[in-house]
Amino acid sequence: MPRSRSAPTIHDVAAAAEVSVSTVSRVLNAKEDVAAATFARVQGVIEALGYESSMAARGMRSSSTQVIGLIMPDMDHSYGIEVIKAASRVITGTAYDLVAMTCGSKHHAERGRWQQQRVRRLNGTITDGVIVVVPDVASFDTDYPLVAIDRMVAGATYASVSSDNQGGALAVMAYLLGLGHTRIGYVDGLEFLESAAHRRAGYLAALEAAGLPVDPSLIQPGDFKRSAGRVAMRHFAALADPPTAIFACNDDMALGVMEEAQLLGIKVPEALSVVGYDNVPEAANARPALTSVDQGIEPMVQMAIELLLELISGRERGGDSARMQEQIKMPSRLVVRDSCMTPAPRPDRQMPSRKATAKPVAAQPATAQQATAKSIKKGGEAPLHA
Amino acid sequence: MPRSRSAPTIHDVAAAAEVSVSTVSRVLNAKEDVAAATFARVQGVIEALGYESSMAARGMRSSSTQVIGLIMPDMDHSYGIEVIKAASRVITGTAYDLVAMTCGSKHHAERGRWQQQRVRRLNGTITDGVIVVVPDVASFDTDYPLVAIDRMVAGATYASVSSDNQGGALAVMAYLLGLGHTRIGYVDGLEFLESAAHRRAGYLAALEAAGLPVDPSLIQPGDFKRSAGRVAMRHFAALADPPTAIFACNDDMALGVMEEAQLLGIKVPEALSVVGYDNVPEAANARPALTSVDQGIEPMVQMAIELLLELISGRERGGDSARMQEQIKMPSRLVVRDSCMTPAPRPDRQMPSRKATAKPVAAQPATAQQATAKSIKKGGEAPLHA
DNA sequence: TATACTACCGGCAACGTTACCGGTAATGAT
DNA sequence: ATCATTACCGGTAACGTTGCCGGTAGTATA
Repeated sequence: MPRSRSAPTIHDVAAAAEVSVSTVSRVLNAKEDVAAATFARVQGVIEALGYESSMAARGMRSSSTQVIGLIMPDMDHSYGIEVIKAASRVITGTAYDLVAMTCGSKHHAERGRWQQQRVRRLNGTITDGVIVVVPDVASFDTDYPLVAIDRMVAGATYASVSSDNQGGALAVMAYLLGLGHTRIGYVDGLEFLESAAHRRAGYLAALEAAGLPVDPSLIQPGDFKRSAGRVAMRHFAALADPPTAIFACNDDMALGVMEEAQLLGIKVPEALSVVGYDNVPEAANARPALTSVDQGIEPMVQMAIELLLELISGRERGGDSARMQEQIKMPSRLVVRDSCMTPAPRPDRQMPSRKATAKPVAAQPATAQQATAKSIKKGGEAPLHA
Repeated sequence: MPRSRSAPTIHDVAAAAEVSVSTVSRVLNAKEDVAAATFARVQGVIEALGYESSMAARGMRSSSTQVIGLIMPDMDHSYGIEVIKAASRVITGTAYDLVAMTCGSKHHAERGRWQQQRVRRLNGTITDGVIVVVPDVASFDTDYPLVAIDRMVAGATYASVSSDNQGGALAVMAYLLGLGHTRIGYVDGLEFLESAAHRRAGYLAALEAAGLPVDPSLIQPGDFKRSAGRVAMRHFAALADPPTAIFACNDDMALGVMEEAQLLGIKVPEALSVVGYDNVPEAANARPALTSVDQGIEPMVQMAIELLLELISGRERGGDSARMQEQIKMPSRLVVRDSCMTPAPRPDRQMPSRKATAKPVAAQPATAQQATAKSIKKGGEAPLHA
């Protein structure tokens, strides 16, 4: 056997099996019209040679590669990693393979260009469709199967699935209000991200629904970093009428809030309740364990992949799928841990309509209802979109 | 403009720019022999159309894709994730792109086949070379650029870079012996993995070099899981002459040892010193903070990528690179934290040659020499290879 | 003015694969 | 015995790209 050091091609297989390349191709693709004996012989040669068809050539000719791409800004952030892990798990159950690619976490401004470039690069050549994580652009100029995960910008022309940020925020607020808090501070996120905007909208909507006033001094800006939580905490502590609970737009900031509170001698949860968002692993390890909102990355990714596969098969069947621009919202889940409790009664301030519910005995962390409060607010998505 | 919904090809660009496809190709590849005016015009059309060359077609024709692949068993394990992150960072500085692929964390037995399959699939089609993480097979039947990371099986025929496990173990032992420990327990790893074998070899070599006997009861089996550390600890505690220090083959098991020691009322580090391996994030967060060995994944990955790029360019320049089978060992670094100290003097046992060095005053954690003990044992790699 | 050189560009073939069409042999029907 | 049908298989043309060769025009040299 002429041991060619470079990978064998379909021609090598054909020659060794003494058939034409067409027949080998038919065997590879499990087509009809090939005799059982021939089929077995060719398959044997394939095994023997360790032949594997070139996905580049195959993809070029048949525009079906059985590979889906995952494009993300970077792989340093834990969120992206979670997505990869979930996608890796989900894809195992399908006939597809997964390739992950970063699009260089360049400056925010030019990231859109990079995403476009990556999408185009994969498009129609080595993948049958792509999932883009946290896209920065409103539209990709292609009709090839694509679904975005999280943080669609308003008016996106592509399919996307993201978590119900507003619903999650509403769940947090319902929980906090239910505990008896009426002064709830909010640490905001970067305003140009839809996720942050929706969470904030949930915070405001919940206040309004509860008939509580919106106090601007209770809303502090943030950038998702831990340090922002710390400065926000310092600000809140300096207030004449400080909040009894703080809802931070993400866990990192909530952790920052807790750190700074400890430094200031404010005990969590006794003197201050804190809630985060994202349910990162550190949330469970914090002291006290941080109550947070779990976005359920895995079901989100699963949904995205299912939708993508449907788009792909729909495209193969001809006409454009009706779901090409579908925007799916996944429910979030409030994970109650130890960082919240009923607010301590404040002697200097009279509670108009409440009786003395806050007996000292009630002063224990509210860990009873473990991770139950589902926040499936079905119709709660309109207010933000104009 | 005929707004073709599918991605534009080089022919579309050529037609729009009124040149031949050859000229467009020359522009794309920044070749000479094209007039400045033409160059600019073509480039303008490329921009306008948003054209991106198909990496499948390009790769097929020119066998240079500017992409390197990363093949790993799964993306669920933190080790793999660290490798991805590091690779993502390192690749940013080069002209290459990175695609990551899992090879399905199937059963160990058939994983080798999967790795082979993935390598062949990528080979020569969409990547210029691949990095395989933790390969299970001794050789890949190809000569295309490939470097393995970590845990080469003995007699590998491909290039690989892994951490100096034996050196790391020697550093641990030097540290422990230096503190005055003479009875040092060892919790082993899965024996079929080279990493575990080398660490064990380091343990044994250090004992021999120090003139200490090898006590089989001080060597307990393990499987890298936390539970294994716990049962090992129980075993050690039941010994008539228990060890004063325990070196576990990885951090998870060391953490298990510490947990169980606490349950047994054995204080760490006062009554028992513990050292782990891998320096996982939890090691720093443990109480007491766990002394461990940092494998330095990032420099390892960096080295792997550098080597791979050299193999690629060497291949392009013709002859096979001399480094095609290079086996690189990266130095490990002992990270000293709070889990070790000088052994307490034992009244019932006389120390033959030592004077009373263990004054009560010396009973404080040895945190002074922070992360310095480099374990660059240059010549210490032969003993394991036959 | 004739020749040689250079700058620039187009045509052709090939990479490895699959879709499509057509051809041969064997089988069944008349 | 002739014809139609079927089962099987081979040849050819693409897919989008780049490498190579050759060709034309313009400029410098004799």
